[in-house]
Amino acid sequence: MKKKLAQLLKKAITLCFEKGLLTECALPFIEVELPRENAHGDYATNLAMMLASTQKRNPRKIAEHIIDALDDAEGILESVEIAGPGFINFFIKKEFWTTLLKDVDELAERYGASTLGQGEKIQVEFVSANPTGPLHIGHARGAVIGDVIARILEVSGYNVSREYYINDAGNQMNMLGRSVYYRLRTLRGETIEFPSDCYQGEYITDLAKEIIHMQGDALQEKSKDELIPFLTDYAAASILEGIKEDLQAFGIVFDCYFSEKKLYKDKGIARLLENLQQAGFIYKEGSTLWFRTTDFGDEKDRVVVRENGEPTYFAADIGYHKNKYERGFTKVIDIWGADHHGYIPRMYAGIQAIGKSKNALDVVLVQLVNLLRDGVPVAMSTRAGEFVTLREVIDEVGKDAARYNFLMRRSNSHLDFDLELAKRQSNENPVYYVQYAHARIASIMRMAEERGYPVPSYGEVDLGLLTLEEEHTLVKAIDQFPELIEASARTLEPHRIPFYINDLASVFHSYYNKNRVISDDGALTTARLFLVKTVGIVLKNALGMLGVSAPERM
RNA sequence: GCGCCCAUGGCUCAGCUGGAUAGAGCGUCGGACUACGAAUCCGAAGGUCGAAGGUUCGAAUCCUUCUGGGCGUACCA
Repeated sequence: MKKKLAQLLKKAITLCFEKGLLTECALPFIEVELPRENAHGDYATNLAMMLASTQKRNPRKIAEHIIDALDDAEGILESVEIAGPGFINFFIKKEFWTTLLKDVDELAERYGASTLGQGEKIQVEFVSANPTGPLHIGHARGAVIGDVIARILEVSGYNVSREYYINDAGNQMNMLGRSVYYRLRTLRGETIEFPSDCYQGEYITDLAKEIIHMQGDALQEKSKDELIPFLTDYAAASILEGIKEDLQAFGIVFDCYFSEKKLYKDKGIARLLENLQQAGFIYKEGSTLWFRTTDFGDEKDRVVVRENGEPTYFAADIGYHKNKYERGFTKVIDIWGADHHGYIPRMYAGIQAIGKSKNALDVVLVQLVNLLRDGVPVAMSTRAGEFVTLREVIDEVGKDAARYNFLMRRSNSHLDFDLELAKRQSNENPVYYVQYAHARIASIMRMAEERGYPVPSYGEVDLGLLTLEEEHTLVKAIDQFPELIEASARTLEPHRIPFYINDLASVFHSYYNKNRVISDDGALTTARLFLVKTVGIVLKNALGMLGVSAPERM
């Protein structure tokens, strides 16, 4: 609806230009908004005020010209008013509203989808945790946000690929192998001190036991240097397997797991650095190579090859992003923990040096999570093996509640995650509020069917019978859904969806409590059943986009 | 020191590229189940939007300074 009105306004202004009523100028972004007050109409625009400065005229006068030029061919407008300093308020004809429900019914599970992305090939990279231990709660938020951004982009017509970058080439992998090695020895009863820089977690012990069970005495014969590479690979593969399982239980499936090691094959990184050096982005200082990231606005230059001749993580990351673009992605979205924000200018420098424009990359920062249990902070440390794993959270609070909790806040703001609160199946836990609305609708449909009212379709009902104010509010809310998804896709802000669903559920619950859907009046019952059905469709689609289930009963 | 992020009722947060009287949820207080699910609904109290300046018809939103908190500032990843 907003779009329709924006179109009408655009045409009207063009007409005013042609007639010379307004001085021609660049069109501002036409913003149509929902006024807080009903008295201000169904929709409103500040267009006339936006134009006032360039036109150097009274905004109310401009508004008059615009309104005169409006060509409401479809006949959707009941009236249009000028208010306050120059707002244009639109009142939509009551009959027109309910015709909007036709789309909902016909598109059904596709309602909310769009072709905004036009099939653009786009990649969302997220989680990308080192396979040195199981995923923990700290990874969970970024995981859900990345997944939902991918889902939103998918329904918005993008060709989306979800990717997990495995940092399996750094020295923390060697640390992993050493950790298992020393654990093996302590398990054999050797009285050695377990190194404090190794991973202390119980999962290391489990891995060591597993290896002893498999290999038995064969282990004894191998030297430390032989053993560690084997242990490293074994542990990494096994941990990664566990990570995949946990993610799947959390509703997340990746299209691609990309190994950092692969980048080094065929001297890929070496050649990249050579090219960059020829292009003048790299200079030498002793035996280290520096990338001139300051040319692109970074605060200092960055090392790409260390004094010992090994490339840095940053060097590999440039190669990795180059690889992404070579695979045909025209846009890449990286979901990073907020503690990596200092890395952003460097990354942008990197992609520009390989010839990409800045808008080929979006970085979404996800703030860290404060984990609480009944209001008391829970301390975590990966190295010490003290953390709440993702698996534990899924088992304890459930996939739906966990996901919903992570999605309710702007990713850029800090989030308190209270395990006890998330677990509570009560009105303190918002996810049940919306799921309950969906279950309630399903229940109404079952009851109606029992009483001889099959689920109606658009053509079978007289929507003119829906005359209540609350019904009008419901239809309006339903109509907002596609715009909302588009906005979320444009801004990469999933949190808007939970807020929307909550509002819709609230309007529905309120309507339900005040009015009976199923009554003795057959025509009215059918009309209301239809309305409620469309609410159910939107709830289900919206929850689906969050990866949260929409239960028929609960 | 420098850089990024955050600051909105008792608590947790929205506020849609500046718009009309700042909104939810939780908590508190008071009400509603012999008809479709009370995990629901209705009502009330509660805010000088961290502070001070500035920009303009108009600021929670933009600019400057300050205060408080988080993070970063590696030849780690």
